[in-house]
Amino acid sequence: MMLRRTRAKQVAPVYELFIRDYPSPDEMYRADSNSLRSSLKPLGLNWRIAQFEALGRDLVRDFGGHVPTTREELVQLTGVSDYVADAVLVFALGQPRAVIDANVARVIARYFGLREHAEARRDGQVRELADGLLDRAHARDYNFAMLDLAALVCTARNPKHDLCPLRRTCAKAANAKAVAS
DNA sequence: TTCCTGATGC
DNA sequence: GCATCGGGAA
Repeated sequence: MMLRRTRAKQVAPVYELFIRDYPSPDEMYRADSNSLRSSLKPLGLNWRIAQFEALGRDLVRDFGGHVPTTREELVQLTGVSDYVADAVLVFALGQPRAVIDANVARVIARYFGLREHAEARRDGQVRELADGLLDRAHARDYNFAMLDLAALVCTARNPKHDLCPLRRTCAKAANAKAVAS
């Protein structure tokens, strides 16, 4: 939830302190409101603070203080939708699903020569292609690899085509090369 | 300026 | 379908 529209580098230190200060949903729920606020303030998007409080309430009231393990239950939680639910299923539970954030959607759109647009995440064609790419036996590594590729190489601005491991079969790289020559 | 491992309300 | 939220880095 901290990673929504927020860089991993910015989240990392906040996350470490947060997990230390509130080691369980119950302790987050019982935490002082000002304490929670100051913990999350460095991330911006301050309406998320109220969401964390509501999430703690949801977890304690509806799930006995435990994070649920099915997609249907996860998306019932305040602040949890497709992305967060899939991320929990993959990174916490190791289930074979494709995590699709704005960046992964961009990578897929570029690679297959589709039009890049703001709502590519919800594009049925993009989601279908993502499911096809998924290495089901190594879902965690696959998804980390996609996120890292998107963040480090296939960036929104100035993508590093010459460093990209997919450059030989990528529609966008072929296009960029044609334009350059 | 733009963008970052989006979800929500309208 | 679309604006909105936000600090931080490039």
